[in-house]
Amino acid sequence: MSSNAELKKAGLKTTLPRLKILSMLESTNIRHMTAEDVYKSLLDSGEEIGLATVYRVLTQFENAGLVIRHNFEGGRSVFELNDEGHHDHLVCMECGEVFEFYDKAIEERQRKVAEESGFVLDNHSLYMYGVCEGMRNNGKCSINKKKLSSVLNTSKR
Amino acid sequence: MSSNAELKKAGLKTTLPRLKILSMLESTNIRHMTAEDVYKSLLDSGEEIGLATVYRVLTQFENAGLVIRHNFEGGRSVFELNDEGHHDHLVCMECGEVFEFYDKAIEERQRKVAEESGFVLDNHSLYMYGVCEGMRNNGKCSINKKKLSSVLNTSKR
DNA sequence: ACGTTAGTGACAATTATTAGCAATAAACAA
DNA sequence: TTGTTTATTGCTAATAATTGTCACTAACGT
Repeated sequence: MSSNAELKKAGLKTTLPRLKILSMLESTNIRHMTAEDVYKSLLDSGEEIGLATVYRVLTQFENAGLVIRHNFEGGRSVFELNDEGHHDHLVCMECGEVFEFYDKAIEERQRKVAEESGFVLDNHSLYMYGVCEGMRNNGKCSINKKKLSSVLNTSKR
Repeated sequence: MSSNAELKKAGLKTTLPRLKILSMLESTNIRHMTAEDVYKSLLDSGEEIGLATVYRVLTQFENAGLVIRHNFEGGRSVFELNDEGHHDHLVCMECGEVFEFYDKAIEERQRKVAEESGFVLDNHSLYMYGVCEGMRNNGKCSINKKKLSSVLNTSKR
């Protein structure tokens, strides 16, 4: 489906900034980006879109279900295209790499727990933090270093 | 164990602010508080401790393992005394109430997933968001309204 | 093409949190 | 105890991320 059609389906007027942001998210190979990452990435490809607009559009996309917002450790929001089905995340605290996984048993138990507690679930997030194999073995990760800034904590706490 | 002894064990010099904060956390019936909640709670009981100190001390407590920091939806950090064992959280998005639970099966699957991915786990967080029974049935929650401000999103997004 | 209305860009404002630094209070030895 | 050393505190200013404001502009329906 074209980005244009996706916007329509999401109930959003198709404007240039929205199209640019959506198609960038769809074509990049970096799955998890902060608003600023998105902003800079667009700048790099010559698109001048205001940072405030990026924030606004990402929030609209979130409400429309086009992207998912994550709050990994460190506070700032990280966005991911909502294209595949639901999945959880393993974050490497050394290199910032994010592995995605889906575990049926976990999902089922979650549903069960919510039900038993009388909750009607809206959504949930499972984040696991650790150190990946590459970083443990030879201190280098196979993945694009660009990922680093986005996901890892920026403060030096 | 006295708060004093706990601080010692954690390798922290026993100072008045640290004692006040720790014993407040131990005696309050509000398990999840932001730094500002802690600050205000102390003010209410007549203790004048600077907000910056509260932030610093909470971070020290986190590093020492005395408290756990959570990043629920909405961005700001929420702190909880690390007295019971590990548990996960169910957050009601209407009233802000937080239910805690522990599910052995989920924990085991998590360990398994990490292992299979070559990760050495440091910690993990599972947050489930929904609407609790009370809020669904009669729009009122059994719990102290004071919890509201702490946990719920402050922005009106 | 034209007007209406929603969307955008630039920048100011807010919010949460951290940094800097002079004043103070713990710890510990004399 | 008292003095001395060094970590800690309390202000206040600074920063970082995000949102609000508002005049200008671009979509969409006619």
